[in-house]
Amino acid sequence: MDVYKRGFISETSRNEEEMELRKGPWTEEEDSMLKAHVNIHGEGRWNAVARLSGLRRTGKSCRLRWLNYMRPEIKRGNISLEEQLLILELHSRWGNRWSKIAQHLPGRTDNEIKNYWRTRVQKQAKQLNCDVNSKQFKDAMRYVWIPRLVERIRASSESPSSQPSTTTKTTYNDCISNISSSQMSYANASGSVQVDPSLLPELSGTSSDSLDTQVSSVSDLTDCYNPQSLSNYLHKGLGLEKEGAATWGRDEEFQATEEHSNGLLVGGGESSMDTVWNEENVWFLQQQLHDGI
DNA sequence: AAGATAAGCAACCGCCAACTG
DNA sequence: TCAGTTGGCGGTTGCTTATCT
Repeated sequence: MDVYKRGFISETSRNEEEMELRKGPWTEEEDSMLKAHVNIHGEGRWNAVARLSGLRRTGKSCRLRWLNYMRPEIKRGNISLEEQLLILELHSRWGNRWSKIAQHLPGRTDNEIKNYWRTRVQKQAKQLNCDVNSKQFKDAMRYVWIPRLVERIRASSESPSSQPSTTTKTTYNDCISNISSSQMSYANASGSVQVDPSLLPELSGTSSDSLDTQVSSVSDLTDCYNPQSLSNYLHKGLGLEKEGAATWGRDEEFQATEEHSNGLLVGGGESSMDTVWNEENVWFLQQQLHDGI
């Protein structure tokens, strides 16, 4: 087996363990053994953990199981609106740097974020018939989905009954403090779109790690969004020609054909998982991408 | 009700850089 | 200096569950 070639198991114990090395899903018993060992000896030295704990697993497997599943601080369940926003925002800046993104979402693992991206976001890119790394899709995220998500978060905060949870909000407040207000501004009060060029990977000239030191508040993010500016941007900034093809407003639903007019910006009932990536957004973006971008 | 398909996610793989003796 | 070891990362696979026909 390949793990032996790569040195995960010592030469001397190779033969005796070769037949017993376990793979696949972890059992409750294995979880207990791993937890007990880590509680006593702490994290790290995973090959030693694998040997000394009695687990017939590679050190890598032990490490992965602990980091992605068994750590006490692991948060399980749906990814909140705030977390979705943060993922989209940070991915636009850092790309597939999952572990780096995960550092800003306490309790979430890089694996979980990666899975979220691949199952939700990339699926939408596919439906839009554009590459997830294409400028079109990045623009769609940056100027359509992210502002919309911001709006939903604000709507949630204004109606306590539909607020996701205090824990997720705290998480977001904590995490967002590393993001500058200018970077998180998509439109100002006058309606013009503000986008920090450093947010655009294709325009970024230097490493963005230095941005970590910048600070902002959530209010900067939530107070500045003007839905009409998004429409303006889609028509002007992204080069969409057809005025009236679709409009958004704070108090109005997305106006399109009747059979496609349900489900946008309707607060409350739906789960956080299907808020950003609903069919209406996809349909609308397909039209815009097809028409003019 | 049953089979097919899609979605979600845990776990593994391969590569690489840092560490160590 | 160098080879072996370890841990971390991103990509991928495959199993389970949900949804559709």
